[in-house]
Parts: sequence; C-alpha cells; structure tokens
Amino acid sequence: MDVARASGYSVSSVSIVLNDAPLADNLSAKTRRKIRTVAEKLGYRPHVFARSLRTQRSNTIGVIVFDMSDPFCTLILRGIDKQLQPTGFLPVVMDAHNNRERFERYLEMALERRVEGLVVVANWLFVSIAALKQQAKDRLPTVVVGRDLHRSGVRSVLVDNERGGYLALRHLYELGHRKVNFLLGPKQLSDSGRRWAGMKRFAVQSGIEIAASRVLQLPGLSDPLTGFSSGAELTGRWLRDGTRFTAIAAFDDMTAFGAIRGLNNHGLRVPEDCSVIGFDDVPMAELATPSLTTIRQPMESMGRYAAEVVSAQISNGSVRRGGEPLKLLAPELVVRQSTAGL
Amino acid sequence: MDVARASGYSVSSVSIVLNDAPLADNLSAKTRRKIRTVAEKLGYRPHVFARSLRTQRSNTIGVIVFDMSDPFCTLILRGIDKQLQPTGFLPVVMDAHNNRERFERYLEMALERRVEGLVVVANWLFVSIAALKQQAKDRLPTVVVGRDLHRSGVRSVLVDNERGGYLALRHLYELGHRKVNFLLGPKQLSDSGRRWAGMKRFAVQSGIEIAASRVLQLPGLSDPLTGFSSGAELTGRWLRDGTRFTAIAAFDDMTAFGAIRGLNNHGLRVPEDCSVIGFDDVPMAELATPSLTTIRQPMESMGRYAAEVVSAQISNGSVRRGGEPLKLLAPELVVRQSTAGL
DNA sequence: TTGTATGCGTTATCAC
DNA sequence: GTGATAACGCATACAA
Repeated sequence: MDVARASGYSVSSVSIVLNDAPLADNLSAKTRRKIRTVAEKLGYRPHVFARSLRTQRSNTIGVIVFDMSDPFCTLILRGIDKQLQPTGFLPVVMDAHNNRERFERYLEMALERRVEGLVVVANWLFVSIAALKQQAKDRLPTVVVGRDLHRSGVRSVLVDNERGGYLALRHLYELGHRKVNFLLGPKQLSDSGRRWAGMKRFAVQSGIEIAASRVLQLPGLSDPLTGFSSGAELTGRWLRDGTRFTAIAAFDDMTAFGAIRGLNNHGLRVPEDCSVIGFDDVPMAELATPSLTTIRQPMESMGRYAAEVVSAQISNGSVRRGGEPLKLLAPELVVRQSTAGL
Repeated sequence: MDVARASGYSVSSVSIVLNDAPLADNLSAKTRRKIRTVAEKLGYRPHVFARSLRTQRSNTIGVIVFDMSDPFCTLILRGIDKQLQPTGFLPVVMDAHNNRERFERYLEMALERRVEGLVVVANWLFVSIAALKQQAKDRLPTVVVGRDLHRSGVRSVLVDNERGGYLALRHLYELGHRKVNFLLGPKQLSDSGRRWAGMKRFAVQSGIEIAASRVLQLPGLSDPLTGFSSGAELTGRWLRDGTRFTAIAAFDDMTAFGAIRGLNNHGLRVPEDCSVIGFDDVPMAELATPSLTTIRQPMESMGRYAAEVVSAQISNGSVRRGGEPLKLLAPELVVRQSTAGL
C-alpha cells in the first residue's frame, strides 16, 4: 500500500485509521491526521475486491428483474435503490428480459459475484420456484416482490390484490354502474385470481349479479404487451356481440388501455360512452388522455420493503428472522378521467 | 483450492484447465476431463474478487443513467445489456435520480468498483462535464448517449435531431397542414435547438412561413414531467388566444401528450380537430389512444453502439481509437393515429 | 506434463 | 502506539 510508504507508517496503521477501526483510539491524533492527509493527497481509493476477498463480504445485493422496460418495475427499482442507499449495499440489477433461461443464468452470475442477498422482481412472467428454493436453502436472504411465493419458503411482498379488486368494483358501483364487464388476467397469474375474488366479494355484498357473458379472460402470458392487444380484441368481441355494458374493469392498466383502444375502434368514447378502470397505476396512466382511473400498487414501497428485509437479514445474519413470510401492502384507488357517473 | 485436493492435481493445473488458458493444450485430455468433472461435482465457482484482484480486471462496465423511470432510457439499457451479454462484461447500472450530486457520487463509486469503462445515459438533465472530462483524462473508456459532449472530448452517440425535426414537419406538410404550431423544448437542451433547426430548414425549403406567435418554448428543466404539464398549459394558451392552427409539432412525446391533454380540455379531438406529432417514440406512444405519430429514436441501437465502443476500447486498450467522436443515428418517422390529412 | 512459489491489496492477529 | 506477518482465492512465471 503506497499510502503507507508515502506517510512513513505501516500498512496496519493506515488500514486501522482509514477504517477508523476500534484500535484507532490507540493511535496518536497526529498520526491519524497525517495518514488521512496523505491518503487524501494521493487520491487513495480502497480496492473493493481486495477488501471483499479479505472480509468475505461483497457489499452487494443482486436484483433480478423480469423486464426492465415494464414501467411496473422501474418504480420498484427506485424503491430498492433508495432504501439501499444509506446501507452501503450496492444493488446489482440484472434484466431477465422475460426469459426464464436468462433468469437462471443471471441467478448463477449473482451467486458467482457473491451477492449477499437477493431481490427478485417478478412481474408477469413465471418464476423458477425450484431455482429460488435452492437459494433459500443456501441461506441467501431473498425476497420476491410482486409474486406470492411464501409457500415455497421465499419471503414475498406484493399488493393486496383482493382488496384492490374490491375497491375497483366498488368505485364503479358507486358511480352507478350496474352493467360492468370484466377482463380477467391470464389464469396462470395468481394476481388475476385474487383481484377477481375481490370483485366477486363486492358483487355478493352489494347484491349485483355477474353474468358469465360479461367475463372474458386474457390468453397466456407470452409477453406483457399481450394485455394491450388482447384487451382491445376482447372488447371488440363484446361490441360485435351487442352486449350492453357501461363500464369495463380491466385486469391491469395495459389491458385497460387495450380496452380503450377497442372502444375507440368502434367509435365509443371514454368515459362518455363507457367507463374503464385499470390496475397498477403505471406512469402512463396519468399522462394518457383521458387519464386512467386505476388501483395503485405502492411500487416504491414494495421495493423499499424488500430491500429493507434483505438488508436486515444480512446484518443480523439470519435468513429466518426479519419480515413476515408474506407482506401485503394496501392498494389505493386513484380516480381520474376514465370513469364517470351514469 | 479444494478442487485441486479433491482431484489430486495441483492448483495450477486446475486453474489452467478451468480457464482453458493457452497452456491447457499441454495437459493430457484425461487430466482435463478429470479436473472438469471434479469441479462440476463440487459445484465450484471461481471467486470473482480473487480473480479480479489478481488480474486487475473487474469485468464490469459502469452505466450511469439519469432517470431510470424515464421510459426513454430503459430501452437504451436494454441495448447496452444485449450488446454486453456475449462479452462477459457485467453492466453495473446506477440511477442518478435526476440529481447531479448523486451522479457525482455514483461516478466516484464506479471508480471505486474499478469499472473498466463507463456509459452515461444523459436524458434530459444537465451532465457534469467537468467530472466526465476528469474520467477521460484518467483513460477510462467513456461514451455518453443522448447528449452531444464530443467537444468536451467524450465520445457521444445520439439521434440526428436535425433530421428528425425535418422529418416531423415534412410529414405534417405532406398531410396538408400549413398552420402548424410549435412547442419547443427548453432552450438549455441542445436537442431542442437541433430539432428546431431541422424544422426551419424544411420550412425554408418548402416555402412556408412560421409566425412568431406559432412558437412557444417549454420552461426550464426541473423534471421530465415538465414537458407534459407545460405542453398542456401552453396549448391552452394558444386556444384561449384564439390562434388558429391545424397541427402541433411537439418537442418530444411527453410534450405531445401534454398538448393532447390541452386540446382535450378545450373539447378538441385528435386528430379530427388537430394533428399532433411527438419525438422519441416512448413505449406509451403506441399504447395511447389515439396512438401517437412520432419520430423514433433508435434507443436500443444507441445503447448497443455505446456498449460496443466502450468494450472495443477496453479490449484494444486504447481510449482514443474505436468509434467516432460523435455518432448520429438516423431517426425514423412512425405514422400512427394522432396525425391526419386535412 | 505437472507442481511450487509469489503477489494482487486488504484486514486481523499478534508481537514489539 | 506501532509494525510485521499471515491469510483471503486466484493466476502465472518458472522450476521440475
């Protein structure tokens, strides 16, 4: 270490001072000052790899996200980032591009890079549960956000989808809508099931009946954009069939935008001719015209929570403690222009 | 190294085989096979930090982006990612949150982490040129995407804004529009100046005159969302003033969405009552209803190019060679629903 | 064809 | 109060 040579002290003293380790109290104030200035002058930067090698700590947390270009997840990333900032952990984010194989490769790479924890942002695509379980066994603190995997032993944080579905239908009901059509998400997605359950709960409670003809389901989940095109197409089908409805409750915002497109293709306007409500509150929801009424997922909070749990588990050395197995955050109704009273 | 013990060979042989170094040819095929299987069986993972320490190479490239939640940049990130994939470099992305101070901190962190190259994605916010120049001097291969900094000695890649502006106005002209209003970007942004120059070039060439009253400029650039709200507001001003116009050419997509909102607030419809064209082609442009006609920036290509140049410079050890100082990529007109003939 | 020794830049444990 | 020294896990020059 050249700081040692330049200052005339030994490497040990330098190391002790620069990390202000407990032993630093034993060194004279003059020595400390001297070493500090020399280090400063030389523009000394501790070599992270050497340090990591020695301390066996990487100070990094792997973040694997399923599709970075999905607006859903950039806000989650921001939350993670903010939360990790003061802890000194560097998030290393990897984008699986909705590709399972890639996901597994990145998981491997994260392990190779000796990440101390893992956050998986699982929007849309299926997650390799087996691979994740492996990690859990390896005692790597892991939290998945956006998907409920707590039964597989992975701590999970996501929005309370059931509650969200309930809020969505209640909003339409309160505006006077009784003929509501439903665009459900792909059946492989548990999100969809929960939201639908919430809607049915409200329906029962308020005494409205939902005819089977009012319910359509999106096909498989090859691609997040499926929601848009399928939403448009299924909406078009209703219109051609002559089904009468005054509102559409969509699985998510993309689907809602698809529905709006479908309505527009048939010359119908939102919200004058039909109200539309989405789910997620992606950034675009606010910017579209008409802006989209939707159920907001607290994405940043989800990210923060995940990061918090992971870093807590790291610092107290326990994968078991810290955070509940399943954390549900409250959704929030955001009323905008796409829904109106009758 | 335990693989050595388990296989009965020496660490050197193991190391040589596992990296298939040139010397590997000297080893018997049987030895190689043996070592490989043992390593496999033990689930051996080379320790990246130890390796980096020894080879003095981190195999990482720092990517500092100004605002990850800006849809503009996630596609650039994807391009970088794809390009870097086969090279073995790991992109370490850091989000400056539109905050200059944060940017500088991350730059420092990137250096500490011994990144071998740097890509700066500079959408919107002002870039600390001074800090970047410092890096250039430090011989760290650096490319900035989205901002022209080549005069400061930093290789830059961005879209040909002048050409894009030209294409935009030509499109409106060809649809028959003669009364076109212009929403220029903040004057601090050179992007805005170039796009405007392209429009003026077409105006001169086609003989149309642009009255000063048809031109408004967005205020400062505190926040990317400024474009939306200001676009709406300025459009409203025109409408209240009673200015007649049949089309709006907006600085970028956000501004265009703002304009659409402004028109809508006054009961005007797009494209029936007024055409609107944007610039960028953010993902939302396709999903909005009406979908937005715009000038596409080849974001993924920009990312790829930047990553390619940086990794090339790293591998041939020269910061000077590889890539032009300023690379302009061609924009592309994407015609959608928001523009129509008169 | 294979093994040994050394050092990369740290931190930690001692001894002085 | 301070300094010498041994690891951390790997790659490599050189010896065998």
